[in-house]
Amino acid sequence: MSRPSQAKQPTPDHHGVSVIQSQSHAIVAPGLQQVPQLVPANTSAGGGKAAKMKKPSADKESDEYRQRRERNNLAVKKSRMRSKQKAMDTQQRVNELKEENERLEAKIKLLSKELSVLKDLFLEHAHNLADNVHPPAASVETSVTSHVGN
Amino acid sequence: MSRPSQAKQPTPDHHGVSVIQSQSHAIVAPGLQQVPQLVPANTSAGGGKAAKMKKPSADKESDEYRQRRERNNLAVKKSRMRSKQKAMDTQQRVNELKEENERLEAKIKLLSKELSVLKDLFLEHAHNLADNVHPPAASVETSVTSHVGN
DNA sequence: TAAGATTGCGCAATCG
DNA sequence: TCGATTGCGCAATCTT
Repeated sequence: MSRPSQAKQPTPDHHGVSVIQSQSHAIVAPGLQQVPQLVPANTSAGGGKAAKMKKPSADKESDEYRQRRERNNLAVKKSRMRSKQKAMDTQQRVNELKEENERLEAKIKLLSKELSVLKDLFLEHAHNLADNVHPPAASVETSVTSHVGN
Repeated sequence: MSRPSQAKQPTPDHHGVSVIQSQSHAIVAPGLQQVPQLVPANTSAGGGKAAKMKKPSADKESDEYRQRRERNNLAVKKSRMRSKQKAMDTQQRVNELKEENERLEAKIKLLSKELSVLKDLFLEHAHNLADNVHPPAASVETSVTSHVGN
């Protein structure tokens, strides 16, 4: 999130090439002969000599390289796990909010009904006053509590 | 989601091997020489003869193969786009539900207040009755409407 | 500059 | 058989 960088660029074609892992982990896919072995050209970096170059030890199959790759693979796995977890959490959040919503809607319905009842009683009472009639207050209380049932 | 299959197995090491794409799209990574070219062994399938096998035209670099790969790559891209879109939609849903929730909470607060006012008026009136006092109904109506402001 | 985190991409195994 | 998914590794970038 919050990474607008890689925006809309057509993705500058990178790699598209891979090398056999052989050795250590990464058992070669069954049905494939362990052949050739691709080797990267150690060119570039520095003046232009095509020899060994020291710093950018980007040599394939080198310890440096393999270690970096392995660490990155772990990081990738970790990152993806987080990503999936986050997605699940978000989905869970949606469910919780939905429930909360229903709960609130129900409460609103209840309060509205209570209010409606009280208002009706008020009107009724107002009429009674207008007609100069005075029914016992007890009956009023009873009506309210029975309807509200709070 | 919902695919317990590949469950907890140590991942039956597949591939880990790749072949240079060369040709058509897939520009080789800069700094790499276009070398060897890995070739799969067309073994297996059928009796056990190591020759050409007919059906499982799983030959690498073959038309069949490249076409299938390309189609799959498209499908993958499509699938991933959907996945991301879904995630964004879910996040959006969360935001909407949150807003809805606040709206409902506010409404509940308002209704509760209205109810509170009306109940207080009821109590006050009851006391008036008990004290045999009868204030004009007009004042009551005024109070209610001003508080409710509906 | 180094190292971990993200992200796009292609491959292969599966699923449906 | 074929598209849809998913785990995985690579490389380019971004973030720290």
